[in-house]
Amino acid sequence: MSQQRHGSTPGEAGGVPAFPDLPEATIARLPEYLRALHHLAETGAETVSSEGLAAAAGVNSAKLRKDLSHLGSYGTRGVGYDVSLLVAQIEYILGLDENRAVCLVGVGNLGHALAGYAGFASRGFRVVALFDTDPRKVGEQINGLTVRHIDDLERIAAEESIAIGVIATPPGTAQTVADALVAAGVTSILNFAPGVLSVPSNVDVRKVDLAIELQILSFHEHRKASLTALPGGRSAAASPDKLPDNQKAVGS
Amino acid sequence: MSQQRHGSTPGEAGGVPAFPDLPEATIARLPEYLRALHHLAETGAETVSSEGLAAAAGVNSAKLRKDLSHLGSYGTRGVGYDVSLLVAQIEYILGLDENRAVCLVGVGNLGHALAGYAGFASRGFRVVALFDTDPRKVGEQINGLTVRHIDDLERIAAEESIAIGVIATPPGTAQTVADALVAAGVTSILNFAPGVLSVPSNVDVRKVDLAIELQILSFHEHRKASLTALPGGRSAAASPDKLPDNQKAVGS
DNA sequence: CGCGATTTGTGCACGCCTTCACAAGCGCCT
DNA sequence: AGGCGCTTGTGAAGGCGTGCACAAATCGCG
Repeated sequence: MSQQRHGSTPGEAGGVPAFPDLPEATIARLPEYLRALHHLAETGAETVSSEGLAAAAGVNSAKLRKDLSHLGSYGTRGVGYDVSLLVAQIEYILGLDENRAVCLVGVGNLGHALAGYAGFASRGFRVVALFDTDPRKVGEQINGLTVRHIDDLERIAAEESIAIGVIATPPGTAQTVADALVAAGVTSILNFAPGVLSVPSNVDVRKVDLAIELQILSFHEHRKASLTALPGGRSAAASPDKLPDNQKAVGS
Repeated sequence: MSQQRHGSTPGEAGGVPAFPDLPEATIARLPEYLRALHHLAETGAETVSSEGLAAAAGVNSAKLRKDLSHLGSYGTRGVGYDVSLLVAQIEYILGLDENRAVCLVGVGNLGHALAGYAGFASRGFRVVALFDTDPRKVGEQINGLTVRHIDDLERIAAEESIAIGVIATPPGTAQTVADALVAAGVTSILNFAPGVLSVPSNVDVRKVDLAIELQILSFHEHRKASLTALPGGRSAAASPDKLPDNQKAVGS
């Protein structure tokens, strides 16, 4: 190891490193940097400049430098960043060196696909348990795992030290499942079911709603269409007929 | 006052709305409001207060009011918002009244699930075409649709007026597919493949990376673990009440 | 008809994030 | 050894988004 001293080096001896409190925006980008770095490492690059890494990650180079500066000084002026060192540092910060155990609840259409998603295993996670309530699905084998009944969640979560749960159930049962996960000691939830979950404040929830993503794109389609329809003038087609008649026209 | 100024185009003469340019953050929340409103409509509510709708959507009520004020004045002071009117207005803004056609490229593990995802159809989108390059998958029937070869993309996209494409291929082929989509006239892309896509500036891309979501959760697990290990850190004080915490949604 | 209760719409201040611009530091070449 | 070019790390400024607090507006009721 090098004799370099950094505040939160993985190998820091003598107690817990002071955990840097990074801006949320930075945290959300670290995984993207990590993926780009892995790609660079495969191509044999040993160092990379902020400009190069920023391009690979699709961000501004100044932003990247500021993000990385929050982790500490891991670059060399005039040279760039050491790829493997930076990989190790980011993986440490993200806690990926622990190969975290994940459980998945809801083995329906989407859950089935997630259970077999290779991207999880290759990026630091082990899907160790599948749950469902449907008796016809319990017992099914998926990707080497047996689907269990959700009543076994608490026991298995404790056995396997599961801290992260993924919800892929229909919307109606998502809250019930979330409560069960929390009761089983899960403190991070990734929710694919539409709707808002209520959880204790010490539990983190991230939501992925596929339809919402499409709706946001749809908005931009609508916007683009209304712009190209008549540049500079009033749009020909776009007229919100849904409005009540007394509000339709502006009475000026 | 029957003649009320229509808020969506303040100061604009002629009565036709130039497209209101909403803050991105607002746009990202509109779909959540819409979902909550649909839920309210099913329960028979005709009006809803900003407080009530905000709770259902998991946001601050002041934020909700400000968001809606960007669309215009669709509430009544002392009463609240008319549910069906607000639904119509948000659907119009998001362009959902056009029941947009969507195509999906990559019928692998994840793509297969997306093709059958009921949430798309029920929220304003029609999946009208599936594509893949694998000859063994071409011709397969999924959910009433036949998987076509990607060479047919350009023709079918034109026939069906497809403006939105979903990429669910392995990372290596995502850029090629994106290029093909752009060439076929698609101007909005939802990308499930890890990595950065480069597209012309008139094309919108949204990315959903499932592993990144887990990695962000992993960071918070790591942080929480290091806090509880520290003596001085605020212990995870049992806060039994479930607050409608701000649930971080994926997105930019 | 007027008053009080209720709820919207918004001005304002604050904090986070982004971006620019540049000084400081490092290696290489002469 | 010294200078030169390259790259990082960061101070400062500007923009965006959030949340508070309150005036304006509307309804119901006596």
